[in-house]
Amino acid sequence: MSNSNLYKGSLSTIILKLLSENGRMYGYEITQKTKELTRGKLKITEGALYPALHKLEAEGLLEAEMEKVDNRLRKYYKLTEKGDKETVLKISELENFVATLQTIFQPKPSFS
Amino acid sequence: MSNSNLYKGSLSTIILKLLSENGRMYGYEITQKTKELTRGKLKITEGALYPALHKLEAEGLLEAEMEKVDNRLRKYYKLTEKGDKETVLKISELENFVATLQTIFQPKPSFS
DNA sequence: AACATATACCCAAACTTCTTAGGTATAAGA
DNA sequence: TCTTATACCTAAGAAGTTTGGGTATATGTT
Repeated sequence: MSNSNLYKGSLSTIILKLLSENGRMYGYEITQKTKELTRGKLKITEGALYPALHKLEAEGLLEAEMEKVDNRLRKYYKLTEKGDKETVLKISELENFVATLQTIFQPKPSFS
Repeated sequence: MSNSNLYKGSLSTIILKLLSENGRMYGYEITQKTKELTRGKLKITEGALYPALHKLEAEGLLEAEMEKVDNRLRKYYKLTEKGDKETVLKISELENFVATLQTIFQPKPSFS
């Protein structure tokens, strides 16, 4: 996704989150939805997205289904039960991580 | 740093931030300070820290100075002028990234 | 008709950043 | 004597990207 090498490791969590909200999405749709939500700030590259989707599928967190729409093939993904549980975990890990970063970058006043 | 592969890419920004606040630190001190600030949640491994410090020094963002304290050698680092400027940039990139993540994980109510 | 752009999937080489697992050495405490 | 803390370091491998390709259909533009 565009510059910023900061998001490393957060891609799979983003994918899981989007699928948990939208139920069923295909790859290209995920890139567009992310661009839309972040107002263009996060652009998922296809070179990162597809391997990530395949890995999540291999881990049993996603299941895929091909569908032809307007004579073009789409591969729809949805969360498995295992994926549902993992999504909860990963989102909470990401939120914890952000909270931890705050302790370094926005330390609370110490009233000293 | 302990589990969580989320922080990938944020290590150098953490180092720069700590140096900008403390003026002068040595490697081991950075690991301890980080552990303290994050209450043990982020543990910088030495295998990640030292190469990162060397890279920042090679890029001209840090300068180092050896000092013997209690018969043990410490390598103190501080920001160069270039490092000062880069720190401002990197911190703002990290804050922007976190804000962008919020648009995905904590979307604002749409009043629809 | 030709061309560019959007949609839609994919792969592989190279790169960055980290983990893991070592190594050396001094000081202090059990 | 042994472990833990302090203090530096390196190298192989893993993981997750970027970059730069490839294929194909549909649509809008010149």
